[in-house]
Amino acid sequence: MKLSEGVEAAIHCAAMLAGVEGQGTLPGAAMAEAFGLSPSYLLKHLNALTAAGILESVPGPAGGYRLARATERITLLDIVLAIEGRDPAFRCGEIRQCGPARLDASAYAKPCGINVAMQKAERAYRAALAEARLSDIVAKHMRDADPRSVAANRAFVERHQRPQKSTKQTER
Amino acid sequence: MKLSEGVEAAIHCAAMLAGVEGQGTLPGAAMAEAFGLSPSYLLKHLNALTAAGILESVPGPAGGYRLARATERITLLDIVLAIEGRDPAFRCGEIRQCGPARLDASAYAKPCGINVAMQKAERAYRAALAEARLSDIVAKHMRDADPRSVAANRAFVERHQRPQKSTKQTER
DNA sequence: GTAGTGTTACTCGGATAAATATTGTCCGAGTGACATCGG
DNA sequence: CCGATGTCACTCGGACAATATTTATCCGAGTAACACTAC
Repeated sequence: MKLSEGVEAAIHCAAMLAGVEGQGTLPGAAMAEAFGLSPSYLLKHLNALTAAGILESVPGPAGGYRLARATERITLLDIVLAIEGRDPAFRCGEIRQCGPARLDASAYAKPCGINVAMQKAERAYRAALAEARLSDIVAKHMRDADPRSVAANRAFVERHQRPQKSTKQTER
Repeated sequence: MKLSEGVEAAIHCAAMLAGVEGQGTLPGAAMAEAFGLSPSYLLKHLNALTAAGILESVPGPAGGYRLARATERITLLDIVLAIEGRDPAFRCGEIRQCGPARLDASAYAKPCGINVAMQKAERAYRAALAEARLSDIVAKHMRDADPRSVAANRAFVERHQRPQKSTKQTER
């Protein structure tokens, strides 16, 4: 019962990508620098998010990553499952029928009650994560976090984001 | 996000120990055989349960393990935490302040919103596990599982349990 | 001045090692039961 | 026949390897921007 270290990085990156405007992108190296992480390793996780359809990657100069859909449609569950895998944390190995006195298979037709209870708990866990939308995370950060921190994050994104060629920068 | 394999074994062992009468004990080797596991490795997990105060161990011949308290007072959460450790699955490394532009510590007084959301989900998970009492698991098994399986389990316990010297066997 | 073209620098992507946690195994310390011996 | 005692077998407990997973790193493929040249 231990989540990968990359989950934290992935969520922070997604939150940071929520700050880029329009179709602009943010290089993975910039995000790695922002969080003091190894660039090559962060790319691995960002790649997993891309494979899961949460991010889009743009190669070449002025390339980077962007969110694949609106922040309201991205939940923490999506990110966690993309990094940790979709398999349940508790996998029933059916050890109840691994003993020497194995009964007929029909005796194990009913599901293992322990597995049922564990699955129920995991459903509660996933449901709570599914209710946490990325838009909520970002909004809460804007509202509650220290203004200095918010300003610093915004400045960092402004400094490193690469506007896409078909998009024009609206401000400045 | 992957639970240890031993969690399943630990819960099954606890459920099996719920079937012993009075102060009787069940050797770890017997349980390992019942589930087709390595005896030495299962002992490791049973030891963790003992350290957590869920089981009691009796050394010497006619020794073994027994539940340390009533089945109504043992939850799946107790067992999972004993095996997996009490630390939360998601540990916030505070990477938000690991970047090169570290602000003053006062700017990070408010807790990380991502950490809050993850902790909330984990509380839901643990709450669901805390509601699953061992007595419920056993009762459900007695009621719903195939009668052949129930009988086989009961017979196995009867065959391997060691009555404590101060306790007299009530049936037979 | 403008269009075409070659180079270049920057990006992501996957294949490749090191570190860590988990899983599995072994041998030793301790204890109560059992058999034996003496009364 | 009964009790004390020594031996023994059985138990758990912790220390010691093997394996799997996670973490970290490196190098290569691809692409769009940029500079240069020709018209």
